[in-house]
Amino acid sequence: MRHSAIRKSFEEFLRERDLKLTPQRIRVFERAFGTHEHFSAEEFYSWMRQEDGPRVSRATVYRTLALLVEGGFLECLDTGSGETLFEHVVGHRHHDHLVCSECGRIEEFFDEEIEMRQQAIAEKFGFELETHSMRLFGLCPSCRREARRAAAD
Amino acid sequence: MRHSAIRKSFEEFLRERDLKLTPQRIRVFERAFGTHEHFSAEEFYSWMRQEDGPRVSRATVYRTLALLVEGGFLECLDTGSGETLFEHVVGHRHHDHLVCSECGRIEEFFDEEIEMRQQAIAEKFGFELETHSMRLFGLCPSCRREARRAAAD
DNA sequence: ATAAGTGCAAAGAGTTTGCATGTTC
DNA sequence: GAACATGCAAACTCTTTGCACTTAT
Repeated sequence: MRHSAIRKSFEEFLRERDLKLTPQRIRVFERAFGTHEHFSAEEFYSWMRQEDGPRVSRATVYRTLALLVEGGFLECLDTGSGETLFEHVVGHRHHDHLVCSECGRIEEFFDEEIEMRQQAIAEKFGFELETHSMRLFGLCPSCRREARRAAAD
Repeated sequence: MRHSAIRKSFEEFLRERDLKLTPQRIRVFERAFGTHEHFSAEEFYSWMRQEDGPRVSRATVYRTLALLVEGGFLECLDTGSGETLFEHVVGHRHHDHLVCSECGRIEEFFDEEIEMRQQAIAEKFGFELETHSMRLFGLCPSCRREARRAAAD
């Protein structure tokens, strides 16, 4: 989906729910879709303070990010570090994450076979599968090298 | 592994690290292995207050649960609700979780094929896989029935 | 004796909320 | 102008920490 189409569907989403299109919501939306990074709410708020544009308070950042998740524009990705990370999902294919347990680096991957087995498992238990979260934790290539170097001393 | 053997390995673990076997640690250990439930630290602390035994403070609950995780006796399972859940893992085969997004009910499963693909994916990215967390979210059988009933009205 | 453990209360993250004020539709 | 949104600061939840005191080894 192109950016303009996503933006349209965001405006549509607001209209459907009788929510208003405010400068703050526009800015949060645009910024969230203007990055390919994963970000935390606090990080996002710091971008709001540093960059130009309509002032957006911390409360509005939290409220708007939650709204975007509800609307299915963003997804939460929780790395186990206490803070929730967000990433945009509309216009992107579903994927899961590899997280470096040392430096936090994140890689994305998708595996058709795993997706199918997940569906089969949910069915076996009588669950209606909605979403899933899969994170693989381990040492990324550079942290492995680092670890080997340290071990050699 | 039998309970007594796990208890022995816990005592061994403490000895190795020059940690002391205190009444608090014994009580936390026994209680954690005396349940098959998943529990949060706060929940666990409330058990400590309600049930009989040596007094254990909130700080000690947090410290000791973390210690048990380090020792590989417990594992964290983070359901995305903000609080960390624990479950004992020694004497239990590795498994992943199906979580009901409505009532929070948790089912455990294990899939050899998925485990193998995870390993393969990590290798493809040059990661040294340490652990993973996979949670499937959806409606459990009884919440599905509930939802259907509500929709029928 | 000594190193480690405990409880307490205070501090810290990250996140949510009540309320008065401001804005969109 | 009515309903909704925002900013602010205070509140909240979960978790961690500094410190004086206690205990296992």
